[in-house]
Amino acid sequence: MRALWVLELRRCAAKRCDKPEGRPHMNLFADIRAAVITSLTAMTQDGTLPEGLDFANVAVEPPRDAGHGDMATNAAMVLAKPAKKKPRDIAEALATKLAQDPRIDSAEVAGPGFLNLRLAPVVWQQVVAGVLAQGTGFGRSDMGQGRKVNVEYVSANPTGPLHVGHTRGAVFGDALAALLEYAGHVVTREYYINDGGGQVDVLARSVYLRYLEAHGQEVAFEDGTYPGDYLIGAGQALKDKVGDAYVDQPEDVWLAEVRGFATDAMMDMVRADLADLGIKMDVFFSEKSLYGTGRIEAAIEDLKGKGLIYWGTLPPPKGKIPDDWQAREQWLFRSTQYGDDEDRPVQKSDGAWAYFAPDIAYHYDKVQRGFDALIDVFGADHGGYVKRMKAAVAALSEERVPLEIKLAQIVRLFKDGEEFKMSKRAGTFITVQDLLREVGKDVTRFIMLTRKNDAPLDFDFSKVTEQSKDNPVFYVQYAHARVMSVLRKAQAAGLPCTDADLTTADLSLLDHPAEHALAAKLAEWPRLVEIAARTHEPHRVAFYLYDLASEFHGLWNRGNDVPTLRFLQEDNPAASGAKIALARSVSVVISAGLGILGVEPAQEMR
RNA sequence: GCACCCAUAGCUCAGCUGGAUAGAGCGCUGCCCUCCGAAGGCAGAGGUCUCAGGUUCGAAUCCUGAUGGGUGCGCCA
Repeated sequence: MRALWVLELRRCAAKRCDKPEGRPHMNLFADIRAAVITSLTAMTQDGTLPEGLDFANVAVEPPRDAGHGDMATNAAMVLAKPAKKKPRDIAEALATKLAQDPRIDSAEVAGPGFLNLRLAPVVWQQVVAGVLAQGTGFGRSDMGQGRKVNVEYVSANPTGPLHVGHTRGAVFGDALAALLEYAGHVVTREYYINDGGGQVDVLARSVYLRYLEAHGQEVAFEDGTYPGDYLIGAGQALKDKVGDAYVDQPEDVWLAEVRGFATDAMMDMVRADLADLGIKMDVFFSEKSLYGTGRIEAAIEDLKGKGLIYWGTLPPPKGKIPDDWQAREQWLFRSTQYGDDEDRPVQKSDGAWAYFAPDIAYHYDKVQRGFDALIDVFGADHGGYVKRMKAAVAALSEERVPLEIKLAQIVRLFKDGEEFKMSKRAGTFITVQDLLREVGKDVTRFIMLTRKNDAPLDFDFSKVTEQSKDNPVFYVQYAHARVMSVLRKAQAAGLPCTDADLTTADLSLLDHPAEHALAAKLAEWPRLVEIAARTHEPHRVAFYLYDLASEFHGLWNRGNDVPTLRFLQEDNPAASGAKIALARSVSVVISAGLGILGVEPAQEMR
């Protein structure tokens, strides 16, 4: 198992080398902010502002109200106090300086000291040109500086197929990984296989029962075994492999063997489920590989060496005390030293490691592999585990490697507005395969990403497949499909349609404010990527795509009333070229965004 | 009892490092379209950002407390 993941790691390192380095990127907001800073520096030099001001809080943002212009800066308000000047005085001086920039048409002081900027049309033309030149690399950022980040997600127990409960964390983690990669990090996608604990024995016994069943025996699934149908295949496969060798044999004959056989079979299912969800892990890390190899002991030793492991007694739990609770001396990790509420046991009373111990060793391994940052995606029911895990990583890495734990909240399933309760016992749990069969990969992924990870999500089977504006997946896909349709029609009409044609289009013909507004939305993309990556919130990408699609559909609809706003002008190839270039840019950015979410852009709607 | 997460329009939710008159979709009201640039369009009404303090030029956003909801709380993983 260990050999396997070392191999996977190498492949991942090789992949890294193929990555294009130093891709061009463009962030209009960063460019204009740089112009603002340059002007402020000039003002320092000519005495308008005092020396030594900190410009870190100076921001250039899209204004909330489009009527305020294209961009706004808070520079005057932020600097007023340290500069001991009135905000409006600073703003006016800054406006004079900025007005000299050819990209800036006007700079107006407004409100308490905002400076509203209107940009020259040429700027929007450059945005479109930039998208066409860079393709889906437009928006790629180098903010990650090549830092190595490990994202661990899914990590479902290998006791059955993935179900909807796992899906959200899976999709979230995968999108976060892609987002960080797009923002200049080197990302390792990783899955921790919990194949070391007692539940693997339960799995093995359950498969054994199915094995006996395959041999024609009547079996009963008692408490402590998994009755699910999904093990029938594994039982049959075991029969095919070993024949009747284990029939009516005591556990010590077959348990170890069946354990390995069963987890392998389950992981095959899990891998297939992941593949169908569009998820490709770089590393599968086996918990079992930590046992009997001294690796858990090494991690615990490391903590012991730091004085963080001690033999002691935990105070009784607050609130209701379990009936069988009694004070017990045991090995404890001093997690309180790193912000946990109480110290945590690393060993069970029977002397075996508690679940926490191999997990410490696992994270120790991650730290030693040299990651600059770790991210774990857990289900919300693991919230109580967060502090101790963070404490462990802080201790093991001497606070060099930050661990962030993202909790994926629950998904509530609905059908026609009625909640569908899942129950393992009643056999009514929805697997990933059910979900994919019903609504498909793209819808599943997109909808799962239309909420913040820490907010519960309602998933209505009937609504998410609806082809209407109410359905955000459809709405975004439709925008992309419309562009594709424009390109097909352009080709048929002999108008510019290839990216090569469009690069040479005269973009100065994009002179309508509605077209500028759409280009302005495109210009927000690189900025949004950085915000989403910094906050680790891929849902922002989904919302941005919805906004962009909305802006695009709006322009499309205006073409109904204003024929000169239509993308295809049959009698005017030059204007068509410019407009098609704009449309094409929209599809490129949608494509890039959907790529991060792991959703295929639609070529046409049917 | 303690910890973590959440609370924004009738409903479901966005809201960037604290920034201007708090946004979107649904629903509601009115108008338009009957169109293959199909799978609607435009406009309008609708808010004590749960409550109370605090920080400051400025708070939905940060801090403290309260209320309401979710999750978890040695020997499950």
